[in-house]
Amino acid sequence: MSDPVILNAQRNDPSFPDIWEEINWRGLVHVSTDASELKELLAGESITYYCGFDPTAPSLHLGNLVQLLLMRRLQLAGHRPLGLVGGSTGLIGDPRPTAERTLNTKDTVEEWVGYLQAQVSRFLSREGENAMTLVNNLDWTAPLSAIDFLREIGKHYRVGTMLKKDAVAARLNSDAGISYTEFSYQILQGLDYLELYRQYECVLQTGGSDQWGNLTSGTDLIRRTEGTSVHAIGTPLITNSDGTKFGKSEGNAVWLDSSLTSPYAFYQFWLNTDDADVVARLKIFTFLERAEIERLEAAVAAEPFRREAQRALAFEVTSLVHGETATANAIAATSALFGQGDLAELDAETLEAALRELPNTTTAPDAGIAQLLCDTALCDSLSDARRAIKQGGVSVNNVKITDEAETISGHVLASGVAVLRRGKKTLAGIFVE
RNA sequence: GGCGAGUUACCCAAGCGGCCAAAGGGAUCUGACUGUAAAUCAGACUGCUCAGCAUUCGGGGGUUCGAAUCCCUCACUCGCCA
Repeated sequence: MSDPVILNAQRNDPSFPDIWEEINWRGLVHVSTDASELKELLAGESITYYCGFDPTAPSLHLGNLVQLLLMRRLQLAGHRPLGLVGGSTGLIGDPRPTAERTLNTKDTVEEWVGYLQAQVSRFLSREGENAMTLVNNLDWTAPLSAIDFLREIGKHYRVGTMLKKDAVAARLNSDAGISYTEFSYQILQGLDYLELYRQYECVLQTGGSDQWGNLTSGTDLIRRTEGTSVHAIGTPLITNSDGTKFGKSEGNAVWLDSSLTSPYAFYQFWLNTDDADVVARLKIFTFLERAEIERLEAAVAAEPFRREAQRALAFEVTSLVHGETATANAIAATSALFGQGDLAELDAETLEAALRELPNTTTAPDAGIAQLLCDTALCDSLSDARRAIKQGGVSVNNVKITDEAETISGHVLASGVAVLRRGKKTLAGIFVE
């Protein structure tokens, strides 16, 4: 699945004196261990670093992409990544601030581990001197007995320190409380870092700043057991300037897996980035260089309506995640569906491909439009569909529908398809047989 | 353990026997404007075989021609006193 063309085209911006400067400029460092030491370490000989991904879902999402890109930038700077997929930590679950997680079955977690490993592999090069190595913490935790775990690892942890970690403290203060299982999570993550230090001389761990307590769990453990100082970098929590949560589209997570979030939806997500956020996103999510990002920043300021920066962002990130072909299709779909042109004049193949990207349904030629709105999930119920039509919010092939009892029959294009639209940007494909 | 207050649609919140499918605000959706934006204005926001009908106001039961509104009971939440 990895796309060597895309990976080979990536490089860090040579206008920065070193990688530490660049990742700081890109806003990827929120907290870290000693900054001057890190700067020196990253500018020197190749080091080994790691970042972990827990299989809590069948796919990674945009939050994970931030980590993957930071890893890739460090790899491009000559360092050696370890991609850890948490076969064991995924069985435990890190404490979320609000509530206890529901445990997934071992079979499910194992299946998800496979999916995540494949995804991680696509973003990091597996060629050359500093090729990425996949590791799974189940390999070293599964053989460990509870007694050995408590004697060799547990002895280095003070409960007082563990209780003070934000993730734990938040839960202790909430009605949900916290199970011993989740309370133990930080020890497992610390153990991972120690193990990777011993096996691979891994001296840097990256992760989200919300994981900071888990990152320092490892650096502390290594200091105690090995007497060495190792490093950690916490990336900032990405927020939208309007206060909404980043990485959600219509309330759903934006996934990297194309079967969970279609390339078209993915492209649309980025294209709809707010002006106020687009520059920060370009820095974090693309390999565009500083000069180009500054040019785009000026473009947003001067001609916001052209949305050049959003287009660049959507193109870059979609290419990165879904490849050139899927991106070209998403762009073609976008211009076909949002363009001013007559849909009937579009070539059938482009249009059909575009409709396949959308929620779509196959139907008989006399199906009611209101029913089709429900079938494609554009509306919640027939009443909702009728209401939408009454309000003038529904069109087929860009022709407004006014009669709520109208059928699709008069609207089918020569190629046997129709474009159903609710509002401005909620679309669905209709295939008539 | 004792006393008191509460549980209304996605969220907050009015209603206290018929005029209640249920005020108001937020969220959301649609229209106008626009850049597939923000802000603003307007409309919608239980379902259906839709000028009508069905189901809804914590659960169950009852009173009444008629209940979100009154009574009984169960569950949960929150105050005050032990």
